[in-house]
Amino acid sequence: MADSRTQFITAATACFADRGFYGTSIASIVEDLPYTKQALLHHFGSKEKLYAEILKGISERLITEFDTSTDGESLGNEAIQKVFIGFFNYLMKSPEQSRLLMRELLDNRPRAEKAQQWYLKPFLEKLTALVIKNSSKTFANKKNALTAIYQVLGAISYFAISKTTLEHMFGEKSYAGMETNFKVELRELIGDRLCS
Amino acid sequence: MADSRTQFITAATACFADRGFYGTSIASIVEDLPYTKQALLHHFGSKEKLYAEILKGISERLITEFDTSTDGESLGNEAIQKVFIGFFNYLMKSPEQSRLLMRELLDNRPRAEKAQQWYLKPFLEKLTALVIKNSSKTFANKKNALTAIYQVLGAISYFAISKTTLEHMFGEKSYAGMETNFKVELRELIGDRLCS
DNA sequence: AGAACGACCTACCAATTGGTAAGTGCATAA
DNA sequence: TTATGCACTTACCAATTGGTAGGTCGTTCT
Repeated sequence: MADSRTQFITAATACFADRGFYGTSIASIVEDLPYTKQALLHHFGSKEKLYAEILKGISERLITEFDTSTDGESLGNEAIQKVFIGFFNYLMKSPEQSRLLMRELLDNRPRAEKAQQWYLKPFLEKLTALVIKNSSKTFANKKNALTAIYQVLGAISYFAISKTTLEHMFGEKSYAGMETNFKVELRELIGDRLCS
Repeated sequence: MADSRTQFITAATACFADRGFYGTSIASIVEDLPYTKQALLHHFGSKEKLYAEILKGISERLITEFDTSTDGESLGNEAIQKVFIGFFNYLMKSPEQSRLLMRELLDNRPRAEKAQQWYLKPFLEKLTALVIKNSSKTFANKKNALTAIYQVLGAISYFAISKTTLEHMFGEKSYAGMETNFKVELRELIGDRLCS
């Protein structure tokens, strides 16, 4: 069995993904764990800090993912494909983290005024630098690159959080086909928008 | 002053967009209104029903938007551009509804098991039919069209909910440029993915 | 041995949660 | 004139919220 800290993080990630920060109670996180909520508070201090730690973890893993994808030998458009497909695979592998990321983008808004940083900023900046450096497409300026990247990120993230809904709408079998298909089309999308 | 029902809906939309269904309390909806929370319950019965009514309203407006966009004289790729750009404009005009829509996609998951329908299904189906009928691109099957549409919808929706974050990250001025730029690139995106 | 510490517990707190019960006052219909 | 019904109120509820206080227990350091 994983150590208690890890158990808390795993359970909390699922809860936050399902119901958001405000909708998740400490009690519900602990519900199926062999600990009381005071054990959780002992480790993390507060619900807010626990949430922050989870986000930090995801952010770090994304950066690691990025770095692993890029320190291979691939260059140019190929490098761009690799990183974005890597991001897609990461999200599809952990739907909970996908949903959490999207929720944070939504919840971040009220907090944003308090000079809070967006956890994905470093990742986005790395992407921008990579695209500008490697693409066969010439972007007039950073802004152009950024909006194009944002289109691709949006398409990926939106699809990632839609799994349950699409499955429910079209059936599991049909959805499986859509997922394969999406990946093929995603390569085209990246090609069209970032490497053309 | 608008009638009380409308006031409740307006205030509730803002709250649900900001903190999600679970994170919004009836009390907080009513906070700045000259009514008590029991007045709200009198009109809508429960928090859940109020939420459902708001979603229904958005769904209907989207359908109306779609129908207005399509009963003009435009045909072929032009019709497709018109509808998707219309959707983009709709979302940018009402950021609260954009956020609410995205949240619903996330919150829908736990409810999905209870045979609940996705409010956007009719809209998505109309889009699919339109694209298949009008596009100069030939899609091998409905699934191919759907995933391509989903990419565009994703790019649009993600950008729409990112306004505050991007503004905060790059400054208001710089963001304004991004928005203009995004719209230009969106036309290209629609062209690439749905009309090429 | 004894002190210190981390992990975890029970007990408790005031505030807030969604919602019910039971009315009041006003307009319209009979 | 009476009654019916709608919009809205105060008063209340049990359950849940995030968090504090203070303690027990086993391990590890000196």
